[in-house]
Amino acid sequence: MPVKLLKIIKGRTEPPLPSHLQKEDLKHLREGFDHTNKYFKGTVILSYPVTKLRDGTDFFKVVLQVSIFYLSYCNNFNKISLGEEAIPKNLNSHDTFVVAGFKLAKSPTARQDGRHGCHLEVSEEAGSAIYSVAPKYVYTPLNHLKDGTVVNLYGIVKFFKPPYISKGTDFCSVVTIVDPSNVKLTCSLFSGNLDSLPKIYKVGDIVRFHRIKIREYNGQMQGITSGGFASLTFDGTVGAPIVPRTSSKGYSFMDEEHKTVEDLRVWAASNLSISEPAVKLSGVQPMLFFDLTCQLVGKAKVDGSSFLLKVWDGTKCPYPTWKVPVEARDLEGEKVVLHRLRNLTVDILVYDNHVHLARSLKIGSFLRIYSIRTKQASADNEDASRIEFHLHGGTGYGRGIGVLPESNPDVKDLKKSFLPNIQSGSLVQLEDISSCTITSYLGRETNTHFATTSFQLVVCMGFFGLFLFCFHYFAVLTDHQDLNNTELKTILNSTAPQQYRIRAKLRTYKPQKLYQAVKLHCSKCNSLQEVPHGDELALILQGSAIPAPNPELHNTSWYDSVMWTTQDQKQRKIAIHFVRHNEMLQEPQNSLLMIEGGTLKEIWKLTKRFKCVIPVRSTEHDLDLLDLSAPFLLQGNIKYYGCKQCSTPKPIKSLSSMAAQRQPSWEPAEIAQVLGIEPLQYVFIMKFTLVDGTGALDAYLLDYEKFFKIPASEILTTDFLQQKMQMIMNALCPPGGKLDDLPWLECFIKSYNVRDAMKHQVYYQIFDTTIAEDVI
DNA sequence: TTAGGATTTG
Repeated sequence: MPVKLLKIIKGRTEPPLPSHLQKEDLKHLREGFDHTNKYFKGTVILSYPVTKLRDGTDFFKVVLQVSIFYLSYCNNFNKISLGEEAIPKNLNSHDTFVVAGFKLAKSPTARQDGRHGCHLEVSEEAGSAIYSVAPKYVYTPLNHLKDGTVVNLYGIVKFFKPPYISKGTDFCSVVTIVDPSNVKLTCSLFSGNLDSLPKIYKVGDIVRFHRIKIREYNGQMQGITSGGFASLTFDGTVGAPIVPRTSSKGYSFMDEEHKTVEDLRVWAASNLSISEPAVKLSGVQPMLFFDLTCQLVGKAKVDGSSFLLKVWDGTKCPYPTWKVPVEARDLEGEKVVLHRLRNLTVDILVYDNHVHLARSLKIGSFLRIYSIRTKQASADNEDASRIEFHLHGGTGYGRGIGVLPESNPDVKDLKKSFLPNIQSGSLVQLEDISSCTITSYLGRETNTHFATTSFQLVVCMGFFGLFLFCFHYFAVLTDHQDLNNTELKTILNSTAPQQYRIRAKLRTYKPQKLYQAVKLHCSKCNSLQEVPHGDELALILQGSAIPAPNPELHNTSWYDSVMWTTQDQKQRKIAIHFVRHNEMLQEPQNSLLMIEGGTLKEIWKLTKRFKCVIPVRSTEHDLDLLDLSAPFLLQGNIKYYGCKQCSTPKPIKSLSSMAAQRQPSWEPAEIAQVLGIEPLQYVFIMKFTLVDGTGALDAYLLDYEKFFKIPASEILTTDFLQQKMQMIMNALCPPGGKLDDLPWLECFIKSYNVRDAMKHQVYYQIFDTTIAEDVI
């Protein structure tokens, strides 16, 4: 007789009970009446262990409080399941059951226990049915905890010790949580089963504890596991998928609890400082405690109290690292992988209580090792610059080792950083190329349809200090192949406007600091402006927070709103409006949200999870964009600005038409158009001083992406692109190079006149020219 | 029972 799960939603059961069933009234309960189509609903106040009747049938008795009477049923209880577990394990006081199609019998114990004179007999043969009603849990805020109670809690993890073997018989995990009441609770959680302790991976995770016992200890409340303790753990990142991590099979998790988790995430994001950037091996320093997310490549026993873990995280430690001497036969791991990654792996020596867990780890598994200590090798060591990694004994500060599942987002990130190292079939050979080589090219065959090559540089670039790419650079003319080269002297002596093909060297360029080359350009009015600095932006956003969010504008037909107040002294009000499409909220990575009162940091965090973020402010009747000094849209790393002169901003509700589309693309250009914004484009503005032995001229470059093949919009936030651009400029104009050493390059320039009342001047601009990059 | 957060000293 399987137990069916029911939920009570707005007073009705879901799914509905079969229509032939009618609720029975206690006063109608009579022996001899037909109760086949009747049901009772009651809560468990007592349950007895399973016993065998004389005929061998398993017998199990539960007391339900309806009014008060017995329920007992005879059955082979192994056939009864609640989820995958048998009922007796899952029965908790206050669980609610619906019992239908029972037989009535006289209760033999009514006289002693004072309960109802009848009991119900439930059995498969009688066609009975049992429904378990998902309980409506009540969650106690952490500032309302009382000694000696058993409660249900939600909290944000402020501190935790990953499970370790206690000195008693169980695993232990110590977890400190906090909630919006700003009260902390430290919980000691024990279980003989590692899997039933909460699966916390980082500070900031959100936990839900059911049936945790509260006790007072040293004048403070503490939580401790009690019978029936169960937990769910969630990623604490705003907007991340809400997927409970748990070993419980039959847990309940309703829609309103989704909201609880999201609300806690939002509260934590603005009230707790828990998102310290993760340290990678490339960022370690001597004398540091840090948590490392990594993959286990090898392991070896060292001695009785220490154990070696060889791990990597896809980045290279900037210091030479110590190698723990172990016998080759003691080292477990794939020999080929250990060899390939030998310059990327680090040795971590773990001690004492961590040895047992370390020994059981599987090669290839993903780990987070908490509170590793780096240490400079001791002074009497021959090579004092080497850095050592220790996981000392004890569990202070959460020291320990946790295994991460492959689904963990940090593991996914880790794998991305592995790719360049793993996918190259020629990794080992490339690794041995001694240094960067730059060879000038003289006789390359010219392809008249594609490019005229003036020079070729082969540049080898270290990637993760190990992986090498080879690039060619050449200035390429993309059109006008019919033009012949013109000497600069001739151009300087000619009238404008005209177009030329030239062969010249780049003597110098401005600005030398390449980030200064990035500007915002309005293609409508041709104006240029500086890209606002982060500090400026922070100030603008602070100003926008002055009008508090207007609750009348919340939860409209096309967006859902949440609002909260920060707990700091400023008591700042923040509202987020999640835009729906087709009446549905989309996946975070596809969706657009609007935020009021957020700081730059908060907005930036949201852009990590959501496709588009629009900062807005409340007016009396509508949400509006901020002043156009602020970006009208943030997407990924890019802040999109509008031209103050050419834009006519419209109210935010203009976006509702886009939201109504079947699959809105949320393209910045389309959003700009709908909002009446003339978008500014990121451009590189540079001045090239070109020479060819007959003369010198300054030519301007105005480039969105075509010349460098680098989007100007992305360079300010992408280190790799900055390095790439610097490398291109170093190739075109090597620092410290003599004129004779400079490469020739070919490009197109056009001359144009600029006249005002006082003077007339001819300017030159580079056009239709591209730097070609060829990976070999 | 265990731990009760608050770095090892190799």
